[in-house]
Amino acid sequence: MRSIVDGSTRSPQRDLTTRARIRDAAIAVFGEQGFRTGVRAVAAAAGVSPGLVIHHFGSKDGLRESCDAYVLEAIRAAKTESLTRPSAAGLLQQLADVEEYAPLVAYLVRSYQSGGELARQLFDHIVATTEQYLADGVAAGTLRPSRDPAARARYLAMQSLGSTLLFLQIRGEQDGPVDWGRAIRDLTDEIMLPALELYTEGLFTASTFLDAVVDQRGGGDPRPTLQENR
Amino acid sequence: MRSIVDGSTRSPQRDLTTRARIRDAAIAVFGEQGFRTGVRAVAAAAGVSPGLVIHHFGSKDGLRESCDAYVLEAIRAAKTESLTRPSAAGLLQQLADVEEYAPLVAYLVRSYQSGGELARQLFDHIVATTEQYLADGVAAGTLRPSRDPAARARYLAMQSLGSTLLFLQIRGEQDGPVDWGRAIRDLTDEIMLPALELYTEGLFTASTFLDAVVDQRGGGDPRPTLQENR
DNA sequence: GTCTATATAATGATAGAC
DNA sequence: GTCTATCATTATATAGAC
Repeated sequence: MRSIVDGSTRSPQRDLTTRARIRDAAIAVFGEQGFRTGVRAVAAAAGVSPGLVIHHFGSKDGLRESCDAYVLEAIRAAKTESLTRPSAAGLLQQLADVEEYAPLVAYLVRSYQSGGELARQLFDHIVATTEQYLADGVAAGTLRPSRDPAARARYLAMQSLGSTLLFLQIRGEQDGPVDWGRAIRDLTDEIMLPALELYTEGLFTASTFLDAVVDQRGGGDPRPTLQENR
Repeated sequence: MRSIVDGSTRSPQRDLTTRARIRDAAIAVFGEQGFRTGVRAVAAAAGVSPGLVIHHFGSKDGLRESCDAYVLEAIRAAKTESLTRPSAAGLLQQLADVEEYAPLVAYLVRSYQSGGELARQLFDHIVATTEQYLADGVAAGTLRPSRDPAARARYLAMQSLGSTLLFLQIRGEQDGPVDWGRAIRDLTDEIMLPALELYTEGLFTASTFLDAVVDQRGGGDPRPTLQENR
């Protein structure tokens, strides 16, 4: 499998280029200790000198950009299987379960905390995946149609990714290394029942709130900016 | 209104103690620039010397703890009005709308990104508030009962706070100062319709998934191992 | 490509005068 | 209480030898 990031080959054997080895070490170190850790720790973990890290990536920011790009590419490559719903937890579960990619989850949580583009691009990716999944479900008759499919996809993706990252962050606060695969499984178990309740039965006993908003928006007709209607 | 944090009085006039002035400046600076900014910037914003900041708070960490405690207390004081639902967006909306407390929202997002206890305690607070709100709604007949009320409260709180913080974080990435009150209003507008759809009508057209889980768990009885996380 | 040694800047925190 | 001045540490990044 070719790595798009730096063109190195990725195989069971550790025949990585030094640059790729440094990048992998950086993902592991940043994931475990956060971005406040210096280049020295990364260099030590990779078994090289601090100067060589800068030589290959130009600066610490350059190193982080390479890590971000690699993680994002790995996420995009981990296509959500069509049988399960494309929740953020499900997507990260796939990553965490593959031993080779497990450190990426820790890095992802750190990167999200620290801001940057990775969080935004991950969000956009999940929105797109969710929108497609919802459209398929509606077409198949298993999911209810929405008055605004795009808004619903964005809403559900925001809930899914936001709650997953919040859970993982709080979970990661505890000292000592975190088993992220286990953490995500715990999350899935915890939310299973209430999520299915909400998705199956809703929360309100009456439709007064929804009716009021739909009336306000123009008598059941979707607002003009809506492109796609059921 | 007495400030519980340091006993200073809080009134329209700026008769704050120097310690309180430094703390307010720190909340503003940290909120705008993040926690990587040094003590010098805080001192400059407060109009004092860097040494005085340390003199009052012992260390930079001590300063942050005071800020965290003050923000958390402000959040607890901003009791969610019983008429509106206690979503995270609603709670932060109340903070952002009071000009005096508006900087707290920026600080809160930064603090959440940076980890620490504040995020966890805010989460616990919202869980408790949500659980009470849901119980009241069920008793009044406006909300559907749950097979596991505690798990549902935790789930909904996680979704609400997680998605709100994710939205605010992505929103805050843009350069330039952010109008957090406006941001939260935008969030509310954006999710209004899909949220009401989901709460009123659900998402699934059939109850097969829920039925399967309920059967597996043994006839609607909550599992015994359900416990607070950490 | 890779190393050692070093430059430079910023940080948190201290000491002591007023 | 508040300041100025300074220390000690750490960080990123560079220079040049091999």
